[in-house]
This record gives sequence, structure tokens and C-alpha cells, in this order.
Amino acid sequence: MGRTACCKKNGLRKGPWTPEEDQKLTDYIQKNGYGNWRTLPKNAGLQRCGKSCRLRWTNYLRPDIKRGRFSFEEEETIIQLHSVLGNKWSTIAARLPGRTDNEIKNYWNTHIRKRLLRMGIDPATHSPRLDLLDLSSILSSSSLYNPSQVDNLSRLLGVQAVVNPELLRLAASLYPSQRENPNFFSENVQGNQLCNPQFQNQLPPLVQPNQLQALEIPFSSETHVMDPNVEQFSSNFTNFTQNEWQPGDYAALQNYGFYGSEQSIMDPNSLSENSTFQSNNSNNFSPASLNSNSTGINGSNVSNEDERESYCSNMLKLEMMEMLDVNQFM
DNA sequence: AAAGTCTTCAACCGCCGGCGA
DNA sequence: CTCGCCGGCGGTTGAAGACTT
Repeated sequence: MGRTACCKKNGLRKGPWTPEEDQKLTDYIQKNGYGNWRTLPKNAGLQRCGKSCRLRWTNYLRPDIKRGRFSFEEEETIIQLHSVLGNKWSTIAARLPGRTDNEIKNYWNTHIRKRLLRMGIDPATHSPRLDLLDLSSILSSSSLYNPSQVDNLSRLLGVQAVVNPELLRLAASLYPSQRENPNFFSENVQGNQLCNPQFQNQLPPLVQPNQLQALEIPFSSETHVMDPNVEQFSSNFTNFTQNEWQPGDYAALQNYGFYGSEQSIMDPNSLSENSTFQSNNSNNFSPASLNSNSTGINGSNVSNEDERESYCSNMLKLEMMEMLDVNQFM
């Protein structure tokens, strides 16, 4: 404490950089490199502190910076790495060529974090949010298996607007099964996918710790996030119902082990005949195609993210409904 | 069209650790 | 060992643009 911020000294400029300043900084660094950030601004003729120059260069002007939207794979990587590393943005950035820690941090805070919250996942711990878990534990108490009491519970909790009472009943009915058979959900997830012969022999493990090992990140087999554990499912699944599902949750879900790798999900051959996507012109879904410019179904322009998220959300709705066989409840 | 609200992200701030004197 | 400098990091802010009413 006590040390004054470098920019407060000598009336140095603050705030947004002008194109002229950018040019000066770029020219200087391209000619001389950046030896000493403290002396650089003076040498480059900039009324900025060294710190500001370093930031501007590393976060914006550096030639190898990749600008634009994060790709599907990048988003997946961020979620996976964050689940292991936490807010180590610079370490995460080191695994994403062309992306800066600042950019990743911003993207996390403005996009991914919100999605996880929406899904009932605590972005800090990557575990189910305690408030939702509490609901599950309440549901697990035997007296509440009476559907009418579930209704009472939902009224009590004021969750009617969010959770369909029928689905609360479903949750209540599933929960004892889960308790009796800890593998209940994972078996159902796997089993359901395997119902489609085209999924057979295609499914990689839901969780691929070796992906992390390949990244040379210390990976603990105890990392709860990497286990498609049943608790996550039981608390999250209420959020996938009704209109709670939001676009873009796919990547997050995939990271929580609810789905296989994108090869199995994205392979158009693996889509069921009745799939909504068959009516979509974009049959060749792949992460790459999802990121390419395209025209929406109605000929209107749809942004890449819209399209990607639309696909993902539809896919998940279908899969989730199949998996839970919840049609009768809807 | 205007006002209000929300979202995004570039930039700043304060702190920390490494290093050399 | 201590001190000061420097680079780097993560949290936070606020201007600007987007969106909604």
C-alpha cells in the first residue's frame, strides 16, 4: 500500500488509446522490441505509463492476437480449464493461442458464468448450486414423495414459476431411484444414447481426463467436475425444463459429462430421423460449420452464436426429453 | 424518437512475487 | 535480510453501444 499508481504521476494520459498512440507504440516495439516497460513510453514518445503500454500491447496490439468470437472448442476449453484451475486467467490464456487473459476473463464473466448460473451450476466451484441441491434433499425426504405434497413444497418455495410441478413430481420419483442406485442417471444417460445403434461404438467416455493430461495440467481423479455425477444431474435437470433452457448451454453441459464428445453429438448421421434438425438446412454440423457464416432457416441472417446456440439448445431439448422420457409430463 | 436499462469489454488499480543491489 | 523496482495477475470500473420500454 501507499505506492501511487504509475499513471497518477506526472499527468500521464489515461483512458482509451488513440490510433496515434497505438501507432507509436506498435512502431516502437516493432523496431526496438520491449525491453523495459518503464522506459518504453518515454522512448516511444508516449504520455503513458509503462504499465498502460504493456497492457495495451499484450491485450490489443500484439500481432498474434486472435480477435472475434470465441469458438466452440475454445469455450469448452475455458470451462474445462476453469474447473481445474479456477480464476487463473493467465494460465488458461496460455492454453488458448491468441487469446489474452483479459479477454478470457471478460468472456467468462459476461457469458460462461451466466450460463452456468442459469444451469444451476455454481461457476466458482463447478458444482451444483447449493440452493438447488437443498431442494433435491428436501425432495428426497420420504414424506414428499406424495405428489400433492410436492405441490405444497413448490408453493412453499415459490418455485412454481420456474419449475413445472409435474417435473417436480418426476424429480421426486427419480430421486429414490438415484439413491438406491448411484449409477441410475449415468446408466440412463448412456443407455439412452446407446439405444440409437448409430451411437454404438462411437461413444468416447463422457469424461476424458486424458484431455487434461495432454494439456499438462495436474489432474486429480477426484476432480468432481469431471465426473458426471448424479447430484449434478438431479439439481440441474429442473433447469432444462420448460423455457429454462437457454441457448449456449451445450458446451457447458458437455463439460459436465452429460454428453459424449462432439463427434457423437455433432455427427449428422447420429441425429434421429425425427430430429428437428433434419428440417434445418444445415445438416453438416460440426464445430467448424457452426462458426462459419450462414443464413438462417427463414433466409434471415442469423449470427454465428445464435445459430450455434439454437442448434445446441434444440439438440439438448430433444436429448433431454428422450433421456428422461418426460413428454408425458409436458 | 427519447429515455431508461442492460451488456460488453478496454483499461485501470492494487497487490504479489521474483530479482538484483 | 531488507529494500526498491519491475512485470504480471486478478478484480473492478465505467464509457459506449445495444437493447427495451
